[in-house]
Amino acid sequence: MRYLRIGELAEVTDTSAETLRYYEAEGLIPPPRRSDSGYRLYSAEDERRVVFIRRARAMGFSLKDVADLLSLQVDRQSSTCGEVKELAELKLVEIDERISELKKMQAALQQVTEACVGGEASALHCTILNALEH
Amino acid sequence: MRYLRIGELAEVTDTSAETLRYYEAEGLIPPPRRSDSGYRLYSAEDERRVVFIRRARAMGFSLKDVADLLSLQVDRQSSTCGEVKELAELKLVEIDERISELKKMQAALQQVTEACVGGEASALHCTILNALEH
DNA sequence: GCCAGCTTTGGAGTAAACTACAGGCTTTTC
DNA sequence: GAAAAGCCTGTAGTTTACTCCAAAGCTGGC
Repeated sequence: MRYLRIGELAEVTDTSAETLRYYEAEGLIPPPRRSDSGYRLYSAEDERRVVFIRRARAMGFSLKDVADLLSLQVDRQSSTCGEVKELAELKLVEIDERISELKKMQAALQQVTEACVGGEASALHCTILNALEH
Repeated sequence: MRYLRIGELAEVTDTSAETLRYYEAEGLIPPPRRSDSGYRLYSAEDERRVVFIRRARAMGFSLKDVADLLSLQVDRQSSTCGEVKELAELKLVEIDERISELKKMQAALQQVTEACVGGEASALHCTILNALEH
């Protein structure tokens, strides 16, 4: 099994070493194992976690949201199944809403770009706000 | 035509008066007309703008992104059509990416909630990270 | 006319999420 | 084996997007 040092993980996940240490301090990634000299050594699992965090962040989820999502786990021992499910369903609703908002925005943007090629016939004054109302 | 005072606009757009003044200071909404005594009076157009800003913010777009989107306008006088189109298409790509990321996350979350009802047959240990890789 | 509850400006304070040192080890490269 | 590059901890600074006063002027109801 290959382990990455902090700089390597930073590169593959397009973050910085400082940010990775920050995520660790905030409890978003578990403390990784260390080399004899104290260097952090990250596993592939750690990498997946960081990739997930970056993606979710890029979509505008807060680190708190991300922590919630990452903490969702169902296993046989878990007696908190209902709880987990409830949170997951809550987040699902949120995601649904986001997708539909994004689709509206997509349609509006498409209308704006189409107005661009419409030439003479195009809207006199087309903005994203106008395009948004159908 | 009905004009809203700052507190009224704050209420209908679920923001605060301070935030509205902040948006004005940052150039996200144009300076509204004023009453004789200097109170801000907002039009329906202003309201639409604020609603748009709040929606975009809730989806994780920065105020800078929002400003970019709001500045997209095509009209007959505009000689910058190509420019506008380019920016709009750039944002469209970004939105496409977001939608597909959200769909992946949605699928993963659904898998987590399904593991919940799966009983004995359910995954021994199901997390969103595991669910994400198919 | 008075009082509660707006609104004004200007400026300071805050929370989240990084980001950038400083001073000191470790590892790699030449 | 010495310089360069990478990593360590700890702390301080920055950016974004608000949020909260203070002091003073306006508005609406009784």
